[in-house]
Amino acid sequence: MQLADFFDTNKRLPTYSEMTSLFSLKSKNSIFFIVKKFIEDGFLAKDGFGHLIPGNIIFGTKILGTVEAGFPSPAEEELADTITLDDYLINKKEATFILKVSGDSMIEAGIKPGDLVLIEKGKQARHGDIVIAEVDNEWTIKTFEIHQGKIVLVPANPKYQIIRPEESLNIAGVVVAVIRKYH
Amino acid sequence: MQLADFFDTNKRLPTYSEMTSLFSLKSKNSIFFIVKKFIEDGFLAKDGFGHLIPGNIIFGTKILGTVEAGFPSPAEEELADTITLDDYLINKKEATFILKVSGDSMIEAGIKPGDLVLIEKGKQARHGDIVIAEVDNEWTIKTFEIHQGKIVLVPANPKYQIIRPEESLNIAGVVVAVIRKYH
DNA sequence: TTGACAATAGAACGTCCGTTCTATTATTAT
DNA sequence: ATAATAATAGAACGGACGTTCTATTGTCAA
Repeated sequence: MQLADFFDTNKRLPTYSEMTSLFSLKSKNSIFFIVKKFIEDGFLAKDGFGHLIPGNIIFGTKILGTVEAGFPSPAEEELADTITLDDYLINKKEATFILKVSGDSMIEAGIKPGDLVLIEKGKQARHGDIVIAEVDNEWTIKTFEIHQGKIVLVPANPKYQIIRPEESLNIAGVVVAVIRKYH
Repeated sequence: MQLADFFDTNKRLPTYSEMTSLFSLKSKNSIFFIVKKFIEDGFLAKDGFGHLIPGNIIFGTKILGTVEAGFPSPAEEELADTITLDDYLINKKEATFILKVSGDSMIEAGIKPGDLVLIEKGKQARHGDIVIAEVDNEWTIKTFEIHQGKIVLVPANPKYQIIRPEESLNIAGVVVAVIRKYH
């Protein structure tokens, strides 16, 4: 759609004048009604002070149903919700960063070498969380567990050993999401 | 940062007047210089027609190094690149949608039940791609392979059998990314 | 205390934005 | 063909926006 394309490339919404080109019209008044329509349809919205902002449909990606449990037909697509991946995955933007996994120590947790992990700094690690931890001056990704009151770092791969940190244990952050991109 | 926060909540950049509140200043002129500074620092930018647009730092999430191969220190963080997940993962926004995986047929490919998969419709499937396919009126996620000129759908789980479609094979799309969110 | 310099405030201004009003052109029904 | 209605164009307008200019305040050195 024209507006989504413009927003993707320009990182802002077009002005009414610019929309005349986008929609091949010659009057801003025509745009006025088109914008009205788009607001009704959820493509656009107005914030508290009358400024035009993109609706969710402009930003987001469709979420459909569940595979292997009946699949949404094209007709049902209309009902689909939309989200942005960033909004969905990131809670505290300032404290979040991305790391590429290089080892296979978490392979059985479905984290493969080359995968990206989203880390949230400063988050309190709880039993079962996957964390980035510093042990002996090396950073590793492991499952954070507490056995009899003691912290242990458990790899998800029988090839590797459970780490029982004696003293200095530095948790860089908690893994809040895993992302794998193909190609 | 103030601008990122404003953009996150309002989905647009603040006006100069609004920035006076954001930065606790009383003159738009002061903002003028602050904006100048932000443009130099990459937080903001101006497009071809002088409109203020957010720089990558406002949108994006930091990409740091590789875990288990030396870990970026806080000092190095400055060098980090930033991206938005949407831009990174989605090529053709119009043709992309998200599906939740419910079975464990791709478990050995690191795709677990509950994971989200990003599907690109209409993309040509190639040998080795993971695809969403319709077989016998059911949709499944499988690896797309070609053996001796014939298409076969291979699960990544020994519990399941290889599917050799006789006639109607409908490929809904190719999996371009996998996303797993914790909690 | 005074002077120099930077930072902030305040006022002024031209431009463009979104809106409204009126005029023109298409479209459809009768 | 004519009238009625909808869609688009065009002109006009108030307001807000980003910018610039000038005034004031704060900070530091001598």
